[in-house]
Amino acid sequence: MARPVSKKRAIEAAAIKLFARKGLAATTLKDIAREAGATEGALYRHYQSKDDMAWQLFSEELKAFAELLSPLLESSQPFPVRLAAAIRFIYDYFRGQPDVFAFILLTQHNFPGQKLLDEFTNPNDMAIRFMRRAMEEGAVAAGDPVLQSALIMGAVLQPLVMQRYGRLVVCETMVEEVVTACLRLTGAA
Amino acid sequence: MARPVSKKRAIEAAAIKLFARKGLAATTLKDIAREAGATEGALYRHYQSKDDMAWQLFSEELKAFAELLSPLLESSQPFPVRLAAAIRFIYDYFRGQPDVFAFILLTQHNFPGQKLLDEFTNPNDMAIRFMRRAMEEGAVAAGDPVLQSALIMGAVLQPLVMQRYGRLVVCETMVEEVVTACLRLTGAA
DNA sequence: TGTACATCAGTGAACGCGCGTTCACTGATGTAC
DNA sequence: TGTACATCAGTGAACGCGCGTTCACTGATGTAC
Repeated sequence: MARPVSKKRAIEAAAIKLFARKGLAATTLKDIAREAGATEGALYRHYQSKDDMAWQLFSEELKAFAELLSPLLESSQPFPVRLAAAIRFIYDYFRGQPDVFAFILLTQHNFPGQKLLDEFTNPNDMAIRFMRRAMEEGAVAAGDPVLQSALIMGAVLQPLVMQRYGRLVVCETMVEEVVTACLRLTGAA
Repeated sequence: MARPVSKKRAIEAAAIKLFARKGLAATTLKDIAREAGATEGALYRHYQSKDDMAWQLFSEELKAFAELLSPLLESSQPFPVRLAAAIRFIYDYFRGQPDVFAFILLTQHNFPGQKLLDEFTNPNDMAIRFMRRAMEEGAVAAGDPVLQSALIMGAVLQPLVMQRYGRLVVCETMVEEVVTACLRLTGAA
């Protein structure tokens, strides 16, 4: 009964959806198999273990996201334009693929320290480089780029967390509110 | 071999520490018992189940925190003073009891929706009321208080998350940087 | 073209381990008289 | 004061369930000749 389309895709989509909604630990292989219309054994044709699958999906999805975001952060536009473009992109990404984004956002700290992302995929590193350059260019006041990037990341991501938990619905005008608030936060507005 | 001090305290301290560092699901009763110098059965003299214990500890700790924070948010001082006092208090609390704070911060979304906090303990509700009042007083520009509170909470808490994961060390001058950044963010500075 | 074989995604039953939980028992402390 | 009893935190061995994982098997597809 081999399907025309591989079940690998179905398993991956099911895993991301369930990981995003229930968390890694609370999602069982039985859940994933049922959601994907496959059996638990099928998973082991493609991954070595549940943890291996989770980590591979996480790093692939994060890499895909980072590769789209980083040109915006590193463009030759002025800092406020870069920041606004990045925020709008992040919010679009979230709205287009809410489960993928929530999976990345909510499971980022559930992997052991051993598993490491390189500095071009790790969102923290990207944000730190972004703020460091802004300081070098004089676009924002000199300070600790690590702290500044944390402040910005927190402000940008928290509304998405709130939306995920049903306390907020982010619309277009809200995205612009976030942009102006973040510009004010950096002192660049 | 009954100890002079009850093992309940030891179990609670061990549970909070391990929940904060490894997460709820990854912490086993065996871990907690070993850390507390007790047996797994002892836990059931005080709590109905592991989940019951986790929820009770969470709501107690959060309530204790909220009862100290809310007078600062609701004081009669001007908005910038209230905000600064609240941020300084939060950072002091974090530095004084890092495990307790991390436990609250990191496990807040790991409980099923059934378990609900009242609006005076839930940090989101507290922040929303705080921003709504600031708008009513004209201290910050009118807008969506839910979005504004999310922006502030994200900016305030993200540096603590970063510190928790070893990417940042928050010192006194940094706290003041956070205060000024948050004041700028709201447009009140 | 047909035949023989290799490959591999997928099945489904079975397995064993680790987990949360239970329970009969212990021993210290408090209380009534 | 001492004695008998109730209470209860804590013990530690045992239990059963659910989980991740394994494995012999199936059947479809591709390939060599």
